[in-house]
Amino acid sequence: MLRTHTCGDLRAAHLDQTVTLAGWVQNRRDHGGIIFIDLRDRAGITQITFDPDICGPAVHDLANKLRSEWVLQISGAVRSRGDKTNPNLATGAIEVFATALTVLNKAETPPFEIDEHAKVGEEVRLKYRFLDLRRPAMQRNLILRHQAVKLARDYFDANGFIEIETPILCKHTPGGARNYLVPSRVHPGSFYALAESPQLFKQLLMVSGYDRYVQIARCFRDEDLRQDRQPEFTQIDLEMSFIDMDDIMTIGEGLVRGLWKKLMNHELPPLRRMTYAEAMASYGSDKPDLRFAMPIVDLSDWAKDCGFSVFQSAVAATDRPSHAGRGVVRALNAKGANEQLSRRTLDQLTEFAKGLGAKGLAWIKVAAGAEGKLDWQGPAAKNISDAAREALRVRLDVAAGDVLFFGADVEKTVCSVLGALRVELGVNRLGLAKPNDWQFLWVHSAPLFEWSEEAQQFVAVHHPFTAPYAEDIDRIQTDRGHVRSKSYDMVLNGCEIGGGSIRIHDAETQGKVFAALGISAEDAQRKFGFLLHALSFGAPPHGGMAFGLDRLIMLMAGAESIRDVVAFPKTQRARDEMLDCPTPAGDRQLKELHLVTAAPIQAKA
RNA sequence: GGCCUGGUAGCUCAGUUGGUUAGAGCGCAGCCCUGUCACGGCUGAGGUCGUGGGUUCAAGUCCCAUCCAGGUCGCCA
Repeated sequence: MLRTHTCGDLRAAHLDQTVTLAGWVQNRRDHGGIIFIDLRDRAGITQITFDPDICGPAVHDLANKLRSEWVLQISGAVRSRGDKTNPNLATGAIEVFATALTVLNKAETPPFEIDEHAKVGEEVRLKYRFLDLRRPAMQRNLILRHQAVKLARDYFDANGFIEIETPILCKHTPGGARNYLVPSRVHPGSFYALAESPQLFKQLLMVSGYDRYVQIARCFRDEDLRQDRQPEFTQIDLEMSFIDMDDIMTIGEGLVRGLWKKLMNHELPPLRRMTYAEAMASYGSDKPDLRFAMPIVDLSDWAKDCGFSVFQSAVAATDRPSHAGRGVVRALNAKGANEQLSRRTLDQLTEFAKGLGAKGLAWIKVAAGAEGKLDWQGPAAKNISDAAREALRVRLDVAAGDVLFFGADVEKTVCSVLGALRVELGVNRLGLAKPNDWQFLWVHSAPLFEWSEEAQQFVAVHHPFTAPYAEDIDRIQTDRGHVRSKSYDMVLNGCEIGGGSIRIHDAETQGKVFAALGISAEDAQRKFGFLLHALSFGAPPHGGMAFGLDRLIMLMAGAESIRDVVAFPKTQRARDEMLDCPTPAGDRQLKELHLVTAAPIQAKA
């Protein structure tokens, strides 16, 4: 060992001991005679003092040459700092008076400073990720991630789960995310797909009788990146047999309760449960942010006679095909937001709504008027009759200072516009979401199918192996849009952090669902034959879920992006800035893989 | 693929209506300084204004194209 202690260990209890530390030069303060070095390792920072009277001229001369990020080994005695204690350091009560100094390695001047204060752009951080990861904030995030994974493994082990690895090289499955493909050398013209999730394997493991499976599983999806999406990401993936929805939810809930208790020092109440229908109606979203109220209220019946033709015509239209959704008028009340929402801001919000597919955004600013009456302001306000205003006042709990927003369109559009507006207002404009407020809930029983305008047919909301409610099975033939699925998503502060379903375990139901999705028996055999085959050999009732580990850690760490909780993430165009990857393959590699590329080879700059 | 924001010194940024030699803070280098802790003082070096084209007497600034980073919509069963 090159050290006796870490840079975070030493306290007053170690006074007068001779110790050896190793680490990086965080900072150097040279007073001409006495020199201070802050020595850093991942455990913390310790002040090293080079006093020429104690360390001697040779060591002092060397200390004079030290620079940021050099790697040192120092030995010396632990001394009290007396009244010079630094309250900002865990080791602030002591310092080490060096008597020996070894430079283990020199360092180039880093492109950015390795400390908490330095603001650095992501492009540079990613290029020098190995330096970025030296920063305490990143080290905290990765250590938190380690602790969470460790707790998860312990939790599932204690609950009888078995961790089983499944293939990453597997078969392309139609539908769902675009797969990364890997060409086969030994099978010319054929490709593996990188697993987008272990979904089918874990169902097969249930057929095999493993009963309770868990895996910290790497998944791959070739889709465009986001703040919370990387091309490779990690799921805490689980599956159970002989259970129903409630059992999975109990297990999933236990995991986050344990994580929050042990790592966030926060006791979670039992998770609230809400049906998908309720979430969409009241919050316009399948992942409502419950850190603030601002519910969406349906005013479709009110709109018929309100006097405002835009609203009246929105609910009057009856000639639409049923799957397009009915016309509705809904509203939300930004209580007391009048002062904060200027005319300019309202214009921005209107643009925001249009960007989400709204034709416009009707709003009403409510101010205190004469004689204790309310003064209704805004383009929509003047057309609304007095009686309708009074009804609005009651139904939206309107008081002076409120701002009302209306959506009038087909239900789907109104939900997505008002749902997004609600979050924009609550989180970004009005600051109603407080830090360290953890609003978990389950959103369950989503529809099994939804109409796809693009495909002009019903498609699976979740995936085609999701089980319908038994009492809804007949509707697969008669009322496809209203078949409820045994599905559940765990939502935290408006972010979907996990989800799953009970699976279909009998071939007959599976056949009905495939048929409803327009998948013929032959297609089903070709694409999922292995699964159907397995289901015919005594598949137990089963179901499961998966947590998005990266998102979970991002929220726990208070990070802005999952890139801050992934050691080596990719950029928005799925590049690795540090490796300069991907790169063109060589002719020899391509030949071995029986490939020719159609893309022009980019000349490297 | 669409829309939005950004790209100026190693880093973070400013740069007016297009006008003389493009600035600041931090970092870096040298010198000074024996109790600092994001030490302090003095001096100094450091620029293909992302790239290519255009307009103009004159472009960091205006126009077009393009690349990169980020956000967002589509997409992510």
